[in-house]
Amino acid sequence: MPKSTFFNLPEEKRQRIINVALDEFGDRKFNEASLTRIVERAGIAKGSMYQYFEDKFDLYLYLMGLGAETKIKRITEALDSLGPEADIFDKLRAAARAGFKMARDHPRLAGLANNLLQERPEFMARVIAHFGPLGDDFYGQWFQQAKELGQVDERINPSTVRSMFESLFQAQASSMVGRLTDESVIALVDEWMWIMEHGVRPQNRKGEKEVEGR
Amino acid sequence: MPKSTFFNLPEEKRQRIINVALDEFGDRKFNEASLTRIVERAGIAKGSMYQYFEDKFDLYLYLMGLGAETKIKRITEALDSLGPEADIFDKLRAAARAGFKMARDHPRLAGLANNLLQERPEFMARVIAHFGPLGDDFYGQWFQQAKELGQVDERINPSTVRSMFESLFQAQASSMVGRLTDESVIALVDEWMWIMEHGVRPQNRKGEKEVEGR
DNA sequence: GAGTCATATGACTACATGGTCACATGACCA
DNA sequence: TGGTCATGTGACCATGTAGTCATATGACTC
Repeated sequence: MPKSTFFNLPEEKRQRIINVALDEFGDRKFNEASLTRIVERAGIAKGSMYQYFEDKFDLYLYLMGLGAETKIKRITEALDSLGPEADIFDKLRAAARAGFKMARDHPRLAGLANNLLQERPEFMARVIAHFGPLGDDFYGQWFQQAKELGQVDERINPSTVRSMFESLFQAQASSMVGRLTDESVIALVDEWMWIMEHGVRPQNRKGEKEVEGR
Repeated sequence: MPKSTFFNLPEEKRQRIINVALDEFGDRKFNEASLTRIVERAGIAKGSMYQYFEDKFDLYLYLMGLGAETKIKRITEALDSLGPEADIFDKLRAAARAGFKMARDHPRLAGLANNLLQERPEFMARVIAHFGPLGDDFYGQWFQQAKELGQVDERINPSTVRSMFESLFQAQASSMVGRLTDESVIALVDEWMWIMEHGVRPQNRKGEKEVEGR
């Protein structure tokens, strides 16, 4: 947690520090980001940084908290506006699109989260631990529920399909970092979603093999 | 390219250096791997390393070459043993399984490749450039071909589905690093493949929505 | 034995990092 | 005016890195 000194700072200065730090952590991994560079670019002394934050990791967690807050808000809003008749595919599409828009509007926050996914598992675990049970098994529950509603093939394991979506969302995040504002990304997401929903093999066609007694 | 000195080395010493270097690069990213640590563990002087390789990157590329060689051999073998009636899903399954077995048998080489995928895009590009057109659009061609044979739904864009498989293969690679020798991974891959083939939504069921005039 | 040549060495350089600390500043109050 | 206290400062420390180079070794030849 930042020290109280940080919150006593004049708004302008605080924002400047946050911005510069986001620039740094937004496109470098934790170990490659440099505190020295941050204080130089923010125009403050090295020592001052340590009046505001415990250490580098503390600053990092603070920024990450800002990002998580924004992203959760965006996704929650997107889901709330869906209406009760939405099935799991509508939900996933909405979540993915919200993620995309968030990345478009706050590229550095998105970059921050994206870089976290590239860190070593131990580091990731350490970061996630600081945010408590916030990262619950959201999607796993969705799929479980959807399966009971008959929206998901009964032979599919909810945790398997959840891990697939996680991989895809992660990849989607990576692909966004470069080509933001490009609407082709959202089209790509929709295509991915279509494939996840219907599969690659043509349905009800001659070419189809018989598979495990279906 | 390693200097000729390296290849003049006694077999035992050369292997020792390769092994220690693989240990280092196999579970650390390029910038986090330490040459100092390597020479210490290999029991040679720092200067000697520079008799064998141009620099750190040269050593890295050499190891990466060994990995690529092995992996390509494994996958090629797996595909050759398939028989001509195999469709694209058989091919993908075979490639994924070959990748898994390769990771099981050479965990450090697999880790090396996996770490490359975690590097920054510019770095990746630089590495790939050194291997020439070796990383051709393999899968993209498969899907194009499969589409012409009616094995892939006609509305699907080959490059889209290719990028999905790439993401999944990448995720599969990450998940393997920890839990090797665990046969559950291969089962997971098969499940993923099934979902890609048939989709998550139940086919021919009441619950199904009508989608774009199918 | 002298000379040559590939190879081996590790102290060294130059640089970067995160973090510290003795001290300076300046606003506020008695 | 003198004292107190939050805040600001940057030289400095310990540690790490990749890479260099003058020197040493030891096998081989003449």
